[in-house]
Amino acid sequence: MSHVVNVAGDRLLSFVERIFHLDDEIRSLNEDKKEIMAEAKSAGFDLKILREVLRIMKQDKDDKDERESLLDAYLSAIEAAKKPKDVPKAA
Amino acid sequence: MSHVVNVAGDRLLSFVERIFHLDDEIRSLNEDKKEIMAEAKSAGFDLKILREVLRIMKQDKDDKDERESLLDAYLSAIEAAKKPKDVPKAA
Amino acid sequence: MSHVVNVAGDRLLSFVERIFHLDDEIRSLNEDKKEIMAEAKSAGFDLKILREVLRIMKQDKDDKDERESLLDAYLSAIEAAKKPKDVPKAA
Amino acid sequence: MSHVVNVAGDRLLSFVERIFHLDDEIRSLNEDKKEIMAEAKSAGFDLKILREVLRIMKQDKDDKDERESLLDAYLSAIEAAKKPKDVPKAA
DNA sequence: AACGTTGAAATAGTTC
DNA sequence: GAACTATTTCAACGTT
Repeated sequence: MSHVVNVAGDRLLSFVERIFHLDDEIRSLNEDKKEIMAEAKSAGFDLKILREVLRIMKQDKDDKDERESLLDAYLSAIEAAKKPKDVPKAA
Repeated sequence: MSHVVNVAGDRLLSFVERIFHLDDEIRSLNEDKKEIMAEAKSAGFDLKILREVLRIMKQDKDDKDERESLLDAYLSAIEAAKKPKDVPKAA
Repeated sequence: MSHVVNVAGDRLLSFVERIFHLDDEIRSLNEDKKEIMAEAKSAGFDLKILREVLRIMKQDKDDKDERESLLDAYLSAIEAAKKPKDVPKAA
Repeated sequence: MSHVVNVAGDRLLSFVERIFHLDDEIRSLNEDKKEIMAEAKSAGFDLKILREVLRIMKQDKDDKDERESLLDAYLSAIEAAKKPKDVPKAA
């Protein structure tokens, strides 16, 4: 077995182990999240609404202005398209 | 209200309505499925087993489809190999 | 092979075939949805926002009042909890 | 503003903040993963293969865990069967 | 740098 | 209401 392969194997093992370790931590944190959600549920909160609250607050954090204005634009355009009554017949 | 927004709104509304319509149809079909399952249950069949049967038959069907597409690929490759007309005679 | 088994097999086959047929239709409709989304994308719409629009419009359809008021209540409660400055020291 | 709402708001805010904090940690860990993958890539490893290796090793690990939990269940059942002490002698 | 593709994660729905 | 399944969503990656 050549040194080259061995060294490569060592590095590979190192990468794999570091990834596995990180995955373990992530999995653990996700379990914590689940526990918190369960706690909120047993405290009487509606999980579906809570998830929506989290989504809204996250979006606000991320890029409130751009996102909200785009969303508003889409919704407004739809509303406008729904009510084409006011368009004059000719200019 | 600008024409540009309005036109975009029209297309957007059209997309949204088409999606909604499809969703309605899908929902209706899913209700039909539920009815059939209920009917099967009241006919004495075990739903868990029935679902398993459906799953296996679907799996078989998917496998068959995959095999066939692979077969097609092979056959096409063979056909292509049979007609190397466009190869220039010399460099 | 007894008649009983045979008759049961016939009914079972009938159930399975009806389910499969419905699944085919559902699959086809879902493909139509994907096509529409692709069309919307190539028309320049942001799919992520479009999905959000669809979600909002669907929720509005479903149970606008109850849902929105609950969501508002949650968001208001959070805001209130964030700003406990105005609470007088004693009653 | 009622106390009831306020108290609920406090709990809700607490849930939300804890979730956000966990999400931050998860995001950070995922960035670490990306860095490691990039490092592996620049060390000459094929990321596609590396991902496959990770997937297989995870699969093996999960299978092993499952086998062990099943084994534990069997052993526990055997232990339980060995100690039927609490059975009352007579009715 | 936009695109589709893939794989993983979240969410919704259904059953018991 | 708890668990399981199926669907939907999201992020990463290579590709053009």
